[in-house]
Order: sequence, then C-alpha cells, then structure tokens
Amino acid sequence: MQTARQHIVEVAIPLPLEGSFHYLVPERLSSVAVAGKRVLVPFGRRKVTGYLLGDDDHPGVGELKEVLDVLDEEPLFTPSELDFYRFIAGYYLHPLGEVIKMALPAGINVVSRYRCEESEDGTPVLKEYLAGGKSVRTERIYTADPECAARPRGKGLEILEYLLDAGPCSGPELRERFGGCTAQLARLVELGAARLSQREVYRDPFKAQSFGHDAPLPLNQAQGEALARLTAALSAGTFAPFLLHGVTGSGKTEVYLQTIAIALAAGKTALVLVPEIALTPQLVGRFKRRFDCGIAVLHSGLSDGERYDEWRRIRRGEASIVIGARSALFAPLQGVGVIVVDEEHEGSYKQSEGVRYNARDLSLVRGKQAGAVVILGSATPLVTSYHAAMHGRLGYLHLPDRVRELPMPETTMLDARNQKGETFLPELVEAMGENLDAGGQTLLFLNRRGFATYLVCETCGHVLRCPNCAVTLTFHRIKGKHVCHYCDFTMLPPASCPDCKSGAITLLGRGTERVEDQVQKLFPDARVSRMDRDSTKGKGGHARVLKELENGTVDILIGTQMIAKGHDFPGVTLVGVLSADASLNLPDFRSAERTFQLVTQVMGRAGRGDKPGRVFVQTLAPGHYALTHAVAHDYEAFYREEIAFREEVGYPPFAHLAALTFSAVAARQGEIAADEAAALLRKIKRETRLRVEVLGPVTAPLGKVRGRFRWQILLKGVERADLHRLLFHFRGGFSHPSTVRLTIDVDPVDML
DNA sequence: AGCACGCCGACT
DNA sequence: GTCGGCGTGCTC
Repeated sequence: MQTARQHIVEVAIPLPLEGSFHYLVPERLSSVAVAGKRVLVPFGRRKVTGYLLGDDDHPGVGELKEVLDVLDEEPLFTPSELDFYRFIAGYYLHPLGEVIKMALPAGINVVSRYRCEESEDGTPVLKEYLAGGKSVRTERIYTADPECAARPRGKGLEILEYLLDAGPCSGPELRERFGGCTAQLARLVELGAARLSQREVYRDPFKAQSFGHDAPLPLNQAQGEALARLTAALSAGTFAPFLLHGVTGSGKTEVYLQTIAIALAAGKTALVLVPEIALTPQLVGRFKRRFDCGIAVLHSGLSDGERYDEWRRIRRGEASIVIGARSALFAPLQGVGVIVVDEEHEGSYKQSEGVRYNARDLSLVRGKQAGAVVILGSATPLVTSYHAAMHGRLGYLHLPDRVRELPMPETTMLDARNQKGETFLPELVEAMGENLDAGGQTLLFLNRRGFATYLVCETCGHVLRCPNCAVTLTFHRIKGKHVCHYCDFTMLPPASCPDCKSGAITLLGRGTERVEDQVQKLFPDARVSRMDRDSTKGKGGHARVLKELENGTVDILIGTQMIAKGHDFPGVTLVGVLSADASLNLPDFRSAERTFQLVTQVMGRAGRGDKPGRVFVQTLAPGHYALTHAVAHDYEAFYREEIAFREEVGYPPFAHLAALTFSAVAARQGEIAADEAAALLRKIKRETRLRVEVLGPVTAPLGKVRGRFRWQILLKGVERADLHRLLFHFRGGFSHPSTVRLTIDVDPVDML
C-alpha cells in the first residue's frame, strides 16, 4: 500500500512517560521536519507538542500516526545538546521529553492551541492554532521617504523633518522625543512620507545601566600559580576539572575573570554558575566592567520574555559569557572553553523538583563533552570534592590567604548550655554594645524565620501543628498568624488551647522576628533591621536591605542564610551566630558538613573592610568538630574527621546514593507500595548480584507534607553503575497505583 | 499528565 | 432504573 520510502521520526513527549514515540511525516512537512524542532502530534485523543529527536526508519510498532505540524523555523537544540539531554534523562531516570522541556527557556514552550472541530461529513478538522510565536518582541521602525513630496502639518511635519534628518527611528524613540504621536505617525505612513517596518528587539534585564571599566587586578603568588595551571589546561583544549579552594576574600573571582579573559582571547566562550539569583547583579557588574563582549544572564528571576531573549542572543552567538543560576547550565552556548561553578558546595545547585539534576555535577559532564576547563570554586568545598582533589580526580588549586592581607576574624565559641535558652549570652551582648559604640555594624545569624517556632499549651502540653504536614506551625507576629513553612497553611492565633480549652498557651522558640524585637529592646537607639524571606519579599527587597547595610543606615542586621552568602560588607565588624544547633541536628548525614559550611560562610562576613572583625558562635554543642574547626578556620582538620565518618558509615564519597520516596494521601497505600518496591529491589539485587544496599522503607524524616504521607527507601552502591543498573531493572518491573506518587532522587542532597 | 473505560452507591 | 464516584490503563 504505502510507498517504499517513508519519512519516520522519533519524538519525545514532555509527559511522565518512558520511551519515545514514532510518527510518519507527511510529504508537505518532510523537508522541514528535522531534529531539534518541536512538532505537533496526535497523542491518544489529544494533540501535544513533542520534540523531534531524529529520523528512525525501524520503529518496532505497527500503525503510525502523522505529524500534524512542525512548529519551529530553526532547531532548538543541536545533536550534542541532545546527547547531553539523553545523558541527564538516563542518569536521573527522568523522561527525555521532560528533560528537554526543562532545558529550554520557558518563553519557547508556549504550547500550541488547536481547536479540533467536526466538518459536515464528520471528519475532524483542525481549525487554527497559535504556535509559540508571541514571545518575540518587535518594535516599529519609521523611515522617511525623501522622494515623497506629501507633507503633513504641525507636529507631523516636525517628526518627518526629524526622520529625514536623523534616519530611521523606532516608535518608542520618537515618543520619547515628541511625546504621544501615534496619530501623526499613522498619518505619515498613510501619506507615504514614511515607511513602517518591524524590528526584533531584546528585552534587556540590565537596560539603561551603565558600567564603568575595570582593569585586571594584580595577582598574589597563589592566584598566579592557579591561573598558570588553568591557562595550561585551557591551551591543551581538553576537559580538565579543577577545585579552586580559596578562603573567603582570597580572590577567587579574579582568577575566574582572568581565566575567562584567556579563553575569550582564544575564541572560546565561558559559562559562570552562581548559587543564588541575588548574587548575579554584583557579579554581572564586575564582568561588564571587565569585558567588552556580550554577556547574557539567565536565572529564574527573569520574566519568560527576558529569559527567551537572552537565550536567543546566546544561540545566535551574540554573547560570549553567560552568567546565571543552576538552569544556566543549559545555555545554548557554543565553543565553551571555561565553566565556573562558584560556591560549588551550595545545595541550591540541586534541583529538588521535577528533573532532580545537580548543576554542579552536570557541569563536569558538559565540560567533558565540550573539552572545557571546569573550575569548582569554594572556601568550604564539599568533602566529596576535596576527596576527589586529593585523589587526583580534580586538579587542586589552593588560595590559602586573603588578598590585601586582611586578617581572619577573631573568633570565640560560646557555650550556651546552662543558659536557660537566653537568646544572647552576656559576652555577645557586651560585644554588640561595644561595636555599636564604635560605630561598627553587626550581623546576627539565626536559621529560623518568624517569631516563635511553636505554640504550646501549658496545661495539657498540646502543640499547634499543621493539619497537612508533620510539623509545628510557626507564629509570624507581623502577619499575626500561625504559618506552616511547608504548605503555607495559615491560621489566626487561637484564644485557648484547641484541645483542652485552657487559656494558658505560650509561644516558644525564637525566629528572626523575635530576635529583632529583643535586639531593639536591648539597644533602643540602634537601627535594627531584618533580612529573611519574609522581609525581602517582592522584587528589590533583597537589594534594599543590602543597600541599608552599604549606606550605613543600619547598625544591627538579623538574618537567615540569606546574609551568609558572598556579599562584601566592609562595615561589618561583628558577627554573632545565635544558634548553630538547628542545622547540626538535622537527620541528614551531611548535617555536620552543612553546619561547617554555614558557620564558615557567616564568619566570612566579618572584617572584610579595613577593621578586623570579631565572631561569636553560640551553641549547645561547643565540642562538635563541625564547630570547633569552623571557629579555628581549619578546613583540613574538619575534612579529616568528616571523611573518616563517611568511610565508617559508607556514605559519599565511599558510596553513591539514590532515594526513592513514596507519597500518598491514604497512608496505607503509600506504605504498601513502598514495601512492595523494597521487596522487588531486594529480589532484583539477589538475582543480579548487584552490590547495592537496600535500606528501608522507613517513614520519611518529614512523615507528612501537604496532606501526603511519605515513605522512603535508600539505595547505597559502592559502584555507581550497580546502582543505576538496579534502578533501571526496578523501573522496568515496578508498577504502583496512580494514587501513590514515586520520585527517584539520584545523588540526593536534601534527605528530608 | 490527560482522557476514557469500567464497575459500585444515592438520586430523578 | 440512571448519574457519577475515581481506580486502572493507555498514549507512536
């Protein structure tokens, strides 16, 4: 029946489905149906947008449906980008279509809308659709026609004369010069005195900002040696991963900048990843002052339109440097010579929803693919990174000293035991007073927002809990409500105990709101401010608080992790860690490492100006190695203890992990599914003799979130390949009711 | 993820 | 006797 040569293509669908699908390409689309474009295809009873992966003449299925349309003029991804997507889909056990969708900018994913109607004879007819074209912004360009003799009067004539003189102008430009002139412009076009055309414009997230110019800074010896090794690797043109271990203030950024300068001079491009959106403006400023080339910025704070425009600039080769958060790893940059992952230890490089990728880890994969130099920079490297460096799998570059010979801050551990839960120990209060008198700024770090962490009944002991999650409700005094930090459930404060009706109810535990209050009472004349997710809500909120600190209009700033990250605050001469215990006691094998990193980062905020800083760390565990070594500025000592612990219990880097989480509204269903999964995993393990430990199932550390009960199975494999083989077998053979949700997290970062 | 098919409870 | 609940299964 059918002709010998048919055009058959493989398509990935962005749905939680394994495998790809095949379609026939009708003659009229055959020449435009190429890999990398989106296609509209019938799928079940629906029509969905899929990604064309390539031709495939041997699909092992019978009847094929036809591609309805090809939605892009140009491919959205290259064959090597597709290889990268395939790797991610395999490594994280996530459907390829969803990986591709995630890797492409949201602006592009405007889904086509078809209306399917029945014609007279009953056959379905596609009426119309909107392919995602509206994302491109254009502006009108008016060009005067000198040949045309027609002349308008008044303002119209003024505009025409200007156009004749100045050449083609855009609508917005003319409106800026002449005010509202829509009618006049329309008249000019009507008369034939001016021609109208459209020009594509980019939405620029940094429009109208001017940047000065910076020259490269002189390097100290350690920086110079690091740069020399990076330069040598760069000129070899092959994949070379490095750990750049430099204490806070040691000038890591300058090493990045000069390495990138060399890569650019060799005609290559650079990708720079940062952990926080909030850090990009500072860094972008520094890059813009240093480089004349196009710099693109990609992070989740951009609108879909801005993001799409930046993406197109990069795709067209108009930017040689891309700076951004996690997702910038997918920038369509060609000829990548350097990939920088700044603050490589940050947990925010791991995406904890959808495709659970880790941009820090994938930077090595992309770097390998591109033959690039990858620089993982940190003052507190992951113990896995440091271990890899010590064993030669990462080049080790060490910057042991602060530039400008700033001394490390003087640090004191304060034992908070036997203190009846006071917020501040006397030594800290005294230091705050002294610092205030001396005109210095103080940072106080507390890893909890809100006012009080829970409400308890003094009569019956009842604690106010979230009805949807297994956590207590935090009281926010500013909102006047009890709030769940996991599902945003809120309720007004009860007048009495909901359980026994006793009126004796008390707010216990402290968050940043309460500390702000206490500080203000302690120092009534001090200018006190707070920085956490609540106080910086809305755009510019973050920058506002930082501005206060910079301008010196605040004396004491209380904040959560937010204040710990990479900002340079020259006026800060005192830092107080109010409690390091919350993060130390999390049920996660990385809690010591996290605490060490956090305390080190917070301490690093002190004394970055001319005056040396002082740091106080209050804790109930003053003997804990994570704290003693942080306070002593001794990374290596911390590493030695931590790596011994990891080896003893068989955690990374001595094993690779995957966490399977089952959740269900009906507790019993989730439990059954988790039990069955564990049984299957153990059976596969027995039959295949894969060396993987199957732990659990156990109820997850957060046993209930958003109304769903959660169970967890942890897989531990000394060989990563064994772990993956087990997971593939499992996925192929396991089924569970759709009421149970299963997520597979390879290399989990947050075990909660 | 949708969307339909399919088999058991309270309503016109 | 039907409308509708959501469990289960499929989508080239």
